[in-house]
Amino acid sequence: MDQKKDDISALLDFDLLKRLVVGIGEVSRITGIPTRKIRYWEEKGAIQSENEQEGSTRRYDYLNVKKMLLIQEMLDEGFTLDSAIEKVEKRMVTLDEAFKKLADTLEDDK
DNA sequence: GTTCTCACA
DNA sequence: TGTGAGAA
Repeated sequence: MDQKKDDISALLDFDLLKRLVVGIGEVSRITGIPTRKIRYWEEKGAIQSENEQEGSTRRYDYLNVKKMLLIQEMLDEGFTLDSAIEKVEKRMVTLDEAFKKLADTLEDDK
């Protein structure tokens, strides 16, 4: 009976995932991308760190980590950094819109 | 450990 | 496009 409601809750839990953040060191260790390059990409607008008020250490959520891996692959395939950023950005928008529609669908027949 | 900037390839 | 090095 509350199954659909649970499904919606599962979708909304993405907000929790978005808050799963790690420092630049961890990202570097996990992805194999040098910290220097991560900052460089951020400077070029590929990713946006969530600087919490205290301290100045960058923090990246899993979406940004995903972006980095995606961009890294595209660069290996011969894309320029700018085109890679552009394509990744579109993918994020497309995915976001799709999930919103999916959530709306579940809301409608609740 | 993290940050930044300047310079260099 | 990406790195090295120094300094904070």
